[in-house]
Amino acid sequence: MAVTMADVARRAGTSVAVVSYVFNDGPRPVADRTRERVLAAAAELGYRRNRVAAALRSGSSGLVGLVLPDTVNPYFATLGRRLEQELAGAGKLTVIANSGYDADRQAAAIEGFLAAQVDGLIIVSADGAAGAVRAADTPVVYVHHRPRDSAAALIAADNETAVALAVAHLREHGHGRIDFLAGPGDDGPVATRTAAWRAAATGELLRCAYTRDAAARLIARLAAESRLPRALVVATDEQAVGVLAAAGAAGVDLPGALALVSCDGSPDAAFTVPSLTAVEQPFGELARRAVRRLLGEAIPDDPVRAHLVPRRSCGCASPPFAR
Amino acid sequence: MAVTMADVARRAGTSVAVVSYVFNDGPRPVADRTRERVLAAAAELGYRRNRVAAALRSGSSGLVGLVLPDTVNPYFATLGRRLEQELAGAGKLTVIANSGYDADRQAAAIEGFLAAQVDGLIIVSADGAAGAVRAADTPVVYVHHRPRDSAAALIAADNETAVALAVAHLREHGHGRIDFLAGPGDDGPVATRTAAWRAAATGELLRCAYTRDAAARLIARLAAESRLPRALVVATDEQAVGVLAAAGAAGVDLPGALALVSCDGSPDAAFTVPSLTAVEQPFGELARRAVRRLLGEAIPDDPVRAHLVPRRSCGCASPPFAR
DNA sequence: CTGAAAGCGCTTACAG
DNA sequence: CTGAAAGCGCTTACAG
Repeated sequence: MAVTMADVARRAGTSVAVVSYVFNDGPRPVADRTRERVLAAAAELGYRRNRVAAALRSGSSGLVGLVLPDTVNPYFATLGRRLEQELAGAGKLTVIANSGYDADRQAAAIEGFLAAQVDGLIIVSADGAAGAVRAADTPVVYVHHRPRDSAAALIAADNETAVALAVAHLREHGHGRIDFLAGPGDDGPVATRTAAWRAAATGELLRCAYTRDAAARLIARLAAESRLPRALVVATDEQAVGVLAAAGAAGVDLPGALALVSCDGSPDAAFTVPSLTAVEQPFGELARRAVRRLLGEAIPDDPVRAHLVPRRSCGCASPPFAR
Repeated sequence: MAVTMADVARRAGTSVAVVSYVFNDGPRPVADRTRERVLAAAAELGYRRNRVAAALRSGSSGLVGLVLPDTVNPYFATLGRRLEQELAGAGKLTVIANSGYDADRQAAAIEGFLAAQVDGLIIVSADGAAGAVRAADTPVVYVHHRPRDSAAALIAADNETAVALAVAHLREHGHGRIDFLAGPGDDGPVATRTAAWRAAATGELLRCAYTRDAAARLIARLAAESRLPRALVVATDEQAVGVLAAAGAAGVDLPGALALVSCDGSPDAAFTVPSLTAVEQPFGELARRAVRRLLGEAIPDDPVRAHLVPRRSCGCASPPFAR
């Protein structure tokens, strides 16, 4: 049997109420000597608080549910790790689920989280896997994308500026026509990126699914048909990695024949061949704001700025690997 | 206020016991007509089971704690997603934490999981972040690596065979001397891989931390000194990606001047430049066995076989990206 | 097949 | 500053 507060109280010669006051640091004060006796007794018995019992009584489980489309995708993985760390800092445990870009799986995950009495929900939703959460008492924060029918908070980076920076940088490299590789549809944050490209540049709009493989197949086909872009902004790193893979396999000279800038800046970008110039999403600030908002704090109104990290794929020099 | 079993019972004209029997499908039988009334009442009221209360009473939280060194590393991310999916299939929610390769953070995460009354613990531990878990009643499964002082179950791939396959493949490409890039110390599964290389090949043993950056710096230095290996087996994909990045930046011809085989086979390998030949860890089977073992099932004794996936970095032809 | 009731281990108003 | 006791929402032996 596990050690309970009653065991600790007995050994310390006090009541369970006082033991609870000690471990919660309230809501009633405890005399220093009593506190020490309680702490000593707890240590001797190897007491560990049962947070399930505390959750039932207090209404707070200490759990936060995090839904990500795919935890293997470096973009979502980076965001997820930052969120987990912020939540841990706030004393919350992170319950995670992969939605697989699927609305039904996302809904099932959220249902499970709510049954587990999570204190909040952070939903990193890709296009499509939408549908607002039905949860009166549980705070919800969307990151990256929010379904149309939801009134919950949304934390997102400044996608307009991100694309404008990418276009401007390729222009500085002397490119007049700048193409754009978007997602399959016109939904979510990539739609914003696409619109920002339309406003800033003239060129062809390419489309493919948000996977490395889809992008690689597209580029392999264009290379075979000698219809490759000269300068290309790619909506996501995942697609950009596919572009690089196919270009590399086809022997295309980057950045000479094809100059590339991507829009996520996941940790992959520094280690591709050639290294990938990207407008880097402010992952840390996004995570910080999402968690603060979830916990009911006020957060700044201004969108989170992304900044461009120049590497080799655009035509800049790659920073050397420090010895 | 949330809807409770008492509300459902009242509306269905029965007792909370019967409502519980219906939702748990036991332990007592319920007449079909009664069951239907209960289900109808629950649907009308929008009832959602409170698993915290169920956990307190039944002793099972439905939560499993998963500790990973770093959820952004594609190797751990791939393993983590498979584990999460297996656990979801078994009706468990996954609580996740990053240990950051740090023993204290790992211990803190485990302590938090135990306080949350997890039904089990899956610990994917890297070298160093060890220390056995003190948890009498909670089943523990280690994946990849188990601390010396632990008697818990370990699920790992057949690392000897993995390296033997890599060495044999480079030999088929005509390489006599085959070097090996290991981790900084001689601990954990990479120690097994290193020993397997020693047994199978003659060459130089290189070492660096398990990061892309460390591997890239090492290769940049060796390239500058014209001391690059001709054929190299790399212990992990993370390091191999760093090797490719530095080789690419230095203009080294792969596989002509340097032939490479890695030992993880994370999803990255198919999209590097050149594509990365790797002995692929059986992620799915590892996850399946880990979860089955955690839930108390018997699992096969034989180590899980890895197999080699030939791509361009060893000298084979890269499979084309399907159009 | 159904129901009344105890109890899981906490937290917290309330009384002292 | 401390303690006795109610109660969070379930599950489950037990009685019928």
